[in-house]
Amino acid sequence: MSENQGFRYTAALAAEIEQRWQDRWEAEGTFHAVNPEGDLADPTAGELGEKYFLMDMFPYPSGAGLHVGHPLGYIATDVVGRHQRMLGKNVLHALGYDAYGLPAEIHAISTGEHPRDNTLANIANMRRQLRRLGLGHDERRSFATIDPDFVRWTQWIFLQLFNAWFDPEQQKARPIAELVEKMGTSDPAVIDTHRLAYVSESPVNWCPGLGTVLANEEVTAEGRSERGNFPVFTRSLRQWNMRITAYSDRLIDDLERVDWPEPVKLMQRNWIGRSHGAHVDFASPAGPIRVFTTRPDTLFGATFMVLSPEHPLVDALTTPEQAETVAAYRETAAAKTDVERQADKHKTGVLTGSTATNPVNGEQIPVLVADYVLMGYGTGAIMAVPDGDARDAEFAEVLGLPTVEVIAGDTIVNSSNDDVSLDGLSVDDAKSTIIAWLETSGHGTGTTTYRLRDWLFSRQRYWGEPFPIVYDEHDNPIAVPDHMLPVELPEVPDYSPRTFAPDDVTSEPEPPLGRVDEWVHVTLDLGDGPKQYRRETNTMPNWAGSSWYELRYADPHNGDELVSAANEEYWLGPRETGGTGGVDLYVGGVEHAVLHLLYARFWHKVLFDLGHTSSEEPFHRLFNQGYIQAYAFTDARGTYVPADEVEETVSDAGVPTFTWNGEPVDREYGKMGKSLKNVVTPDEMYDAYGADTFRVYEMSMGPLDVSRPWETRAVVGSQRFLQRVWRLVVDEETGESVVTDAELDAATLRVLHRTIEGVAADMDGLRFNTAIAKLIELTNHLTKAEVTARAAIEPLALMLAPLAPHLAEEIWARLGHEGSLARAPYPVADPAHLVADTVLCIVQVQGKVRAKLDVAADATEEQLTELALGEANVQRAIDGREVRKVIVKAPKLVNIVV
RNA sequence: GCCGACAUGGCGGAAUGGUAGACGCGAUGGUCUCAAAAACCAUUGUCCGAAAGGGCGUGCGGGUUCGAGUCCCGCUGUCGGCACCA
Repeated sequence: MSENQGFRYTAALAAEIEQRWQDRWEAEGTFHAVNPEGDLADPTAGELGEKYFLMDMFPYPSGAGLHVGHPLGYIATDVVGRHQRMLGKNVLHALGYDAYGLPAEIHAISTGEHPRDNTLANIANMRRQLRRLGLGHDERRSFATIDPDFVRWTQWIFLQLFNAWFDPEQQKARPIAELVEKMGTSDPAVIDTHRLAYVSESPVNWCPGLGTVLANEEVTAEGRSERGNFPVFTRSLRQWNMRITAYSDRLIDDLERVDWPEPVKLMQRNWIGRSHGAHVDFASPAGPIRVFTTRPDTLFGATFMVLSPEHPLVDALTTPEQAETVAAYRETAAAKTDVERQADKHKTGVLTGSTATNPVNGEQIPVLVADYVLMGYGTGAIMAVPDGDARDAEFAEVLGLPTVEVIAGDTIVNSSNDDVSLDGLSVDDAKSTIIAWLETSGHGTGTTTYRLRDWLFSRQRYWGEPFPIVYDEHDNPIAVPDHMLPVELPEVPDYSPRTFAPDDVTSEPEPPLGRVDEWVHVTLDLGDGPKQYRRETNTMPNWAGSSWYELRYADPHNGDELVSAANEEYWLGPRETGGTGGVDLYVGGVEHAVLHLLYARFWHKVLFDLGHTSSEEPFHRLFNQGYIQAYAFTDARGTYVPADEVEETVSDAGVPTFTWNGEPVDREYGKMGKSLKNVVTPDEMYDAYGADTFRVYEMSMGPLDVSRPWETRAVVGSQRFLQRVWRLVVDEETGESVVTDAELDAATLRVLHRTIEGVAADMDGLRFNTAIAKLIELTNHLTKAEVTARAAIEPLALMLAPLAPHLAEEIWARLGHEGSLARAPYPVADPAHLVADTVLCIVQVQGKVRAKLDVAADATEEQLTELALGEANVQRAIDGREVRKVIVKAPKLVNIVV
């Protein structure tokens, strides 16, 4: 190292500064947030002031460690948290770990290492990598979902759901005791079917390749597991379910009360899939056939009916002549999976031989069986209106069935009987008219259906929360009492569920806990003396812990309650009447739009109904971050080659070509991953540039919600910026401070206060990329003007503090301040310095810029017009034509129209 | 098929209906150096021009406006969600 490197802001110096400040922050508890009560309260703190509760989506501690894409959101939330703290808020920001998960279990299966040991090691590694980033977290509030103390409350919440039912009249959950009282019985056969957590024998998604069942949300449109991409089959099994469908309306309606990105709200609405329509009964020889339709206004156009092959009335409706045809059709349909049915694009179906009566006009219409009608939605039977529905039209054409025109433009035609006429009405009016008629005549009712299914909650895995449930001698589920929680996982000889060939349809789930006989069969005294019970051997899905963890950050060590009322209300309670409450900012990827965010909202609402929270929604404001993507390169054989060894050459035409070891390679764009040989780690960035440079680079790459490619060679730009800042404060040769007490010149004052104003607005809007650009401009101005006055350096350091906190602290200290700047006030622009004496005025002719004038800020329209017309270039553009109009937006713009 | 988002230099990106391309990377030229790296300075949308200046330019085609990357209508492409949902 040469002499003058000694005081330069190099990676080595950055590392020294950064680690020193990280140690000091930890020692001083700089980022501790004060609670209203409990162990994290501080009686000496006085008024707590306004709170700001900030959250990142729970990470899963992967064994592979972090790559540079992972910290993007954590850096962003840290910038927000530090900024809010400097605005005087009491900021709650911590990070826990979603630590149950398939990778640890798979690792355990292959190595025999306990998943807990492996998971805890991964958490330790991740904590180390993240600490080096300098995140301002309250580390006292960190936890993992596998901590017995956390599992205890996850199980407690499960029992809240088990011990509650949904009252459709009040549209809320109520204690099950109130249902027992209302029904006048405690018979499990009656009561258990109403619980919010209930066991049912129902069709579930069985995935032999994973050896477990899956929730609907975990199955892709292609009928495969979202995790692992294994085939999924429908099996009827006894499993735990959560009655999330009871909350369909509130889950949709309350989306309007939260501050979330529209696309996410839309995805949730579509997933819940509420559609308004009517149930209509069609008389038939086998009794009424009930259909669901969203278009009752087209009833007069119903020319046939279609039942799903699984519909219970098919047998009764099939005439002897058609029996063989129908039986054969149903057999073929049954042999097909859902995916195969959908893959078949052309519609098939057969006549039952019976007819049904269209209630609006008494017409006898044929009843058919076809597999494009699904048993799982609506009633499994439809009225077919070829004039309105494309599928019905296609089917009618295949079978030569008639079409009656009932829709002309946006009005209804050919639709009247002796009682009612829809002719000439709009679709909406026709719907309400016909529903009223159906209800008075007893042929049907207006109704609403949902696409959402109940949440399948059992998994046949080892590494998850055990259910706090035992079964008695009648096989009825009994809650394990509160004082026996948590129910801990037993040690097992083998962590794997029985897995099968991925396409083995006949396989049956077999959870690993079922093999630990002495754990499964227990003697407990549940109030009526010691008795034999059998434990539930399924475990909860990974979503359990993440469905309520926001509450625990607010009161992480509370042994008596999930969260104390005062702590919950302070951190999460609504801040205006009618508000939902919830976390002030929740940042994470859009891939959780449906799964995690729907489950968490559901549990939070149940806890609200039962009086455990004052907030109705867990996350008031949601922000979806983009991803850091990367290029990967393949050689002629399609094998990935190390991305950091690929050389790029750009032709004169601007077309890049890529070579590795002289061989041409192909570039592809996507994720970062070990197998793609394109991983860049934060550790490499710390070594080469330091954490502050890495943070500034990630934040400057583009808007937070947009994905963008990683480019290591561009990181140096952020380092050069921080080096220029450093040089404003420190002499690189002597290490001495160069800061002066000089007064700022007018130009610098104006640049400084414009920067303060602009950066403040950008920080509020989470536009860190443009905030950084403005700070660079200020720094470049100070460098060029050779201004090193304290009056400029102090606000620069304060504005830099959320983004590059270690460097900012170091400068702050060198300016003579004793304490951390974590709570120093964020700079505020002085309006007096925002106004300029002269401004740039753009002169346009026909909307095209022809001159730029330096004019007095208070110039009048007349003065500006005169000045503009006096410009030679403007006169040349006017070219002797008559000036028809002059538009003046004083003092910045003059547009001359000829 | 339905719903949604996006489209700007060689690259990442910036622009309350008012100077398109801030800021950064890269590239080119220079300072320093025996030399190189680093750092610093300058130039950098494109075409014509020595310059002054001018033409063209925000995926494509129209429109509104004194003025459109921005607003409206119609396309194309890329990405995401849902998908025989009655």
